[in-house]
Amino acid sequence: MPTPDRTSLEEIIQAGRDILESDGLARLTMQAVADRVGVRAPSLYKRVASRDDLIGYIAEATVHDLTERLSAAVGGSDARADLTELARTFRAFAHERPASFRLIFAFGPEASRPSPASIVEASAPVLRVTAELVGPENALEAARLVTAWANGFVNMELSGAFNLGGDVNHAFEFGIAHLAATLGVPAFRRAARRSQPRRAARGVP
Amino acid sequence: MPTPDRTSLEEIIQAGRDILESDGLARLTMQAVADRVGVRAPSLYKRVASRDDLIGYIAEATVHDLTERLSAAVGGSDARADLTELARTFRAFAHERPASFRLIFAFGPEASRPSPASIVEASAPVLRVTAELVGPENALEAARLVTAWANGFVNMELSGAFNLGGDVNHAFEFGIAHLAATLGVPAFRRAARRSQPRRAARGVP
DNA sequence: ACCTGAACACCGTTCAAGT
DNA sequence: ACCTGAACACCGTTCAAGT
Repeated sequence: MPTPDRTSLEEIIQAGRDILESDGLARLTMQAVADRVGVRAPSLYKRVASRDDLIGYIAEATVHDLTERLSAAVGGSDARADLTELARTFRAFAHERPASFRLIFAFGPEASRPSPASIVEASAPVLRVTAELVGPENALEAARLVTAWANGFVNMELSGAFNLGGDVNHAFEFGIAHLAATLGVPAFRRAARRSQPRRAARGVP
Repeated sequence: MPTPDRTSLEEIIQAGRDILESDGLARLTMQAVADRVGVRAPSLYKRVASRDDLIGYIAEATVHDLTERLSAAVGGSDARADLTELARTFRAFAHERPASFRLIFAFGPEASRPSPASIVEASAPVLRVTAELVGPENALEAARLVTAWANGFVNMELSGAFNLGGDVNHAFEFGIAHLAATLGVPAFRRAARRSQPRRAARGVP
């Protein structure tokens, strides 16, 4: 005699996302999720294989949201402006949902990670823009340069690693301006062609 | 009547570092550490305040080692070569001790994080080099650009986020070459001065 | 002054028994 | 077919009792 469903996978994932953002990953316990959806903890195992599996679902959903935001951010006629907008959108997303964002590039066990396929999807917009900037033969390398920088910047920002003062927003704009400017110019040739004298160091601020 | 010490803080930290690298953070339990140093788990609390505190010591020791490596990597006469060497040294360190490396920029609880002072120390070498390249007024922003990129690159690499194929080593060299080339040239002016026609996109590889 | 066994609260997870 | 109480193994941590 079947009993009617008292919850669903979607509801469990949403409860997990809410708890994650409000209380942090450590407080995302099966008990807390069960309380929120109104069942006992063991019942969750009818819909997720494990806590790591649930975290994997949350990571996957987060990557999906990020992909939507990034896709909506591009499409202008200026590839450099698009790249800048992609970076700002990426950062804004991380600021809005820091705990979820961390999950995307977190290490944890295999089951807790987003699928490679979803990561591929998320990188499509930046690949399109870098292909425009540097041509398809270097699009992947350029996308990795920009993505690594954006990811590292936001990660350091969120973990409080930028503690030398200075304006972090300004540092972000400095970064994206330089990246947008340098892409499309072969690095080695330009470095060789440079004629400006190097400025002398006057100490570290 | 005092009993002779059966272990020490140094031994506990070293045991923690060994377990972390060989078995991962999840297996770094107080029990595992206690077994390795030859005491019972409760005895560890005479020397560390908590597991997070122990992780904090490990993170601190790792930052210290990284600082030594980075400091030894610079000092040539060419600032661009120094910057490249710093990035490669940073990446090599992360590859050698990935689990410890992650700890440096990990999020976790306050007690488990390395001290701000140690992070400041670790960034001294890159600040020295960027000051040479862009002058002291932009040294901090330039250091943040390079550090964010290097950190993000290695993080994505270690977490398996680079799954679109391509040569990851080549992408790293592409990145550092572009960063070394662009620093020292005001981004906005150069972008405005550019005369090269933009290449057309021919699809995403 | 350090070390230990015992205990506590809290996890993730399993499973037989209910409906 | 889903849900539950009870139980298990395993955590971090505390503390009174030993030496």
